[in-house]
Amino acid sequence: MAGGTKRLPRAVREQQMLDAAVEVFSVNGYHETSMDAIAAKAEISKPMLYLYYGSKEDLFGACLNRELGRFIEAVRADVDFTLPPRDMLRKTILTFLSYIDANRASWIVLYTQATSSQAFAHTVRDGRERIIDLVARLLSTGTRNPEPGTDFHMMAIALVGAGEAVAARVSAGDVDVDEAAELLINLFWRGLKGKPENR
Amino acid sequence: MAGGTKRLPRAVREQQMLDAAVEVFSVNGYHETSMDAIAAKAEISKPMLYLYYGSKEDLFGACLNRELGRFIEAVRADVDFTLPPRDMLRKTILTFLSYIDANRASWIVLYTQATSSQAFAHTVRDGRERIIDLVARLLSTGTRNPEPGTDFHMMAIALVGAGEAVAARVSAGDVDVDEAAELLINLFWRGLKGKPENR
Amino acid sequence: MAGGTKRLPRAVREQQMLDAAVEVFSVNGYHETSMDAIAAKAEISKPMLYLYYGSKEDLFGACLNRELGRFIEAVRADVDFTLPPRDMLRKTILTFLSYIDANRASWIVLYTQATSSQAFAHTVRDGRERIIDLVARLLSTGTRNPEPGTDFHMMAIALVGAGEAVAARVSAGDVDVDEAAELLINLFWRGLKGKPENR
Amino acid sequence: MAGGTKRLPRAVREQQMLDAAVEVFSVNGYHETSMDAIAAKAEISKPMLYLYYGSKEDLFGACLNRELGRFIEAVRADVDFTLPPRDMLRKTILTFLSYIDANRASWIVLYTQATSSQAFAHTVRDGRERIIDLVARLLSTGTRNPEPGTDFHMMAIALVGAGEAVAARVSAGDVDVDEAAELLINLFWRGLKGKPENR
DNA sequence: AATGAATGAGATTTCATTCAT
DNA sequence: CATGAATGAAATCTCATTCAT
Repeated sequence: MAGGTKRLPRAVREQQMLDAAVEVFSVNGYHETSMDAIAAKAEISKPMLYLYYGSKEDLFGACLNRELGRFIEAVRADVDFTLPPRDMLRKTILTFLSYIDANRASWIVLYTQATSSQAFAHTVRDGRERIIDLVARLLSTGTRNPEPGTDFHMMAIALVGAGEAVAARVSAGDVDVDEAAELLINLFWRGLKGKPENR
Repeated sequence: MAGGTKRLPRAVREQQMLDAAVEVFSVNGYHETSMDAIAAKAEISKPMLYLYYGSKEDLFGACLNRELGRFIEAVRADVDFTLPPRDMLRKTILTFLSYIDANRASWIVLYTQATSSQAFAHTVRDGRERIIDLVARLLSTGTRNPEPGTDFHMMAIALVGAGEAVAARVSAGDVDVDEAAELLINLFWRGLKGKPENR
Repeated sequence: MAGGTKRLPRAVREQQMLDAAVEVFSVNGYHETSMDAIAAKAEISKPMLYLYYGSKEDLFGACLNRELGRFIEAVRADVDFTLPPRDMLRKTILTFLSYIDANRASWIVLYTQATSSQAFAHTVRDGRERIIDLVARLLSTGTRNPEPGTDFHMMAIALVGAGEAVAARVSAGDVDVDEAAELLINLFWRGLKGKPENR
Repeated sequence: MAGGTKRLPRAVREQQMLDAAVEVFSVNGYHETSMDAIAAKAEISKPMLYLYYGSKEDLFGACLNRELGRFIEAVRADVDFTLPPRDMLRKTILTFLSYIDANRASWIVLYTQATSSQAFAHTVRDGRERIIDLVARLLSTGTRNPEPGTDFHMMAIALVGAGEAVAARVSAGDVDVDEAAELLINLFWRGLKGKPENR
């Protein structure tokens, strides 16, 4: 009735559906979102969702993949390996948090919601693990005078946890991006400097 | 016939039910757990669950509260405010992680699962906020030469995030408690030392 | 509203449901029968069907089993192995057709409908195969002067096919039981007498 | 793009579709076959099916009719009314079973599937009835010394049932055509000889 | 105090069928 | 002539929740 009942090429509809799905999933969570609600939001009929994505789980997976892809692309495009370490760290963290800030509804909430279903918990865990490994490698190569027994992997777990927590606040609009970035940068930078000399 | 049809005093029944509920919720998550499953695990009938707890949501809330209470009690009982700062920090973190380690199934998993339902997201957020405030106060009083604009609250967000991440690994049995504690202690301790000398 | 909303013991409800299911399945066929229709016929709610029988397929299977069991019981109870062969044959066929006649809606129609779903085709085939084997054995022991190459199994296939066809007419109320029985008896009896001498 | 988008004359398309439909229907049954599956098998689009046949039911009807027509044509073409009775019987039965054997996927299987839907039960019943009438007439004219009360119609029901049962085995590839034919011929021939001398 | 019996309401999913191009 | 795009309607199944004993 209210416009929008046109025939659209497949690729367009696909994005339209994912847009709606990401929005609704991110507001209500995986389990508390019905396919009806997504279809309504996308202004299409439910069978379309199934025709294009097969199942609710697959649809959620497609959301996850698209958002993850965009996120990675955004961060990767901005990382400049020619910068000196501290500047590179600063730039990466700023890009990371800015992306979150500019795409509040999508990424972090999906990231959070994905834990809701047993079916996706492992996807999130795997993704997080890859990031942790990356950070661990960066710490291990970047630390100038590491203590002999330093566990870079565990340090990476902690730092990534800190990053996620700050990012969650950014996505909630609770904190200022620049200030948050500054703090994370410091925390990571300290992580790069072995055991503290104190006591 | 098959055991379990005894008349038990209210308090005992309540714990029996909560034990079962915590176990099942923590394994399957909030949405993927049915009241039937809980009743079966507790070896009682479903109406009992409703009689005692009113609804699934309330039951989950009761789980959350009990586990949270136990956790807080355990940590608080062990905190010794007479110790010098670094020792107090060490003792608290060790107690915290040891509790998690000894109660893997319950707390962290419930804590994680609670995010699954809109109905509990706020409970978890509130709890976390209180911890963050506490940590922020500790930072603010413990830091010797704070930079003028230091945002202790944000630092607390990051540190608590790191703590949660490490705790999650402990609860998964992935990491050694003592090593994890050592790392967290260092990270927090560094957080206590204002802004690092740049570059 | 119209009475009948009582609490019934499990065993009673089970039969009530099966009665309704057999009736509706036999009229509409497996695929064209909805669980709603069965629930309505049984004057209970749909979840009861699932609670008691798990799935539509299982419910149909339960119908099949009950009807098959009753049928076999009825026939077996009436077979008298002390009678001379021809009398035993007569009595068995009469019992068989009388049972069909007295239980028109149930057995034959289920027997027919069961072929409708891939899931049950094999059940029916297996049942039929057992009957064919039985008849083949009877032929093989009962035939006085068998031709050397006589294929009793194939003869059994044909005779059982004839029996089914006649039974279908009985269940449709198209033919008289006694006359049908007389004819089948003759046909089977001839089957017992090796190759015809003619030509 | 992927083949099959040619413009074909109506008659060719029709056969192409029916070929596909017969194949899929006979494998999966009426209800468990989707129009999508048929369109895919025929390598055409679904609207074509509807353009040519109007509905799933009509399409199945068309399958049934084509296969029935071919079957009747094949048998009729081979019946030779100038032969003596026994030879004619032999030839007809051989033709019948050979046709089934050579067209396993099609006729008998559809014939069986047709029972699945209320919409076709009557078609099958009518077809069977015509065959039964034919056989009954043959029996009535071919029997040399009929008993006074002989019910040729019922005898025909039984014999056709036997024929169908044997044919089903032939179409399943379970039995040898010649042997099956020999047995059916004997059975029918006996049917042509009035009541057997009792005892 | 305790439970077996029962259900309202809603979720996911499928499919025959039809527009619009 | 031919089809990709789209949907109305319904089917199976689940689950939190309550009633009657």
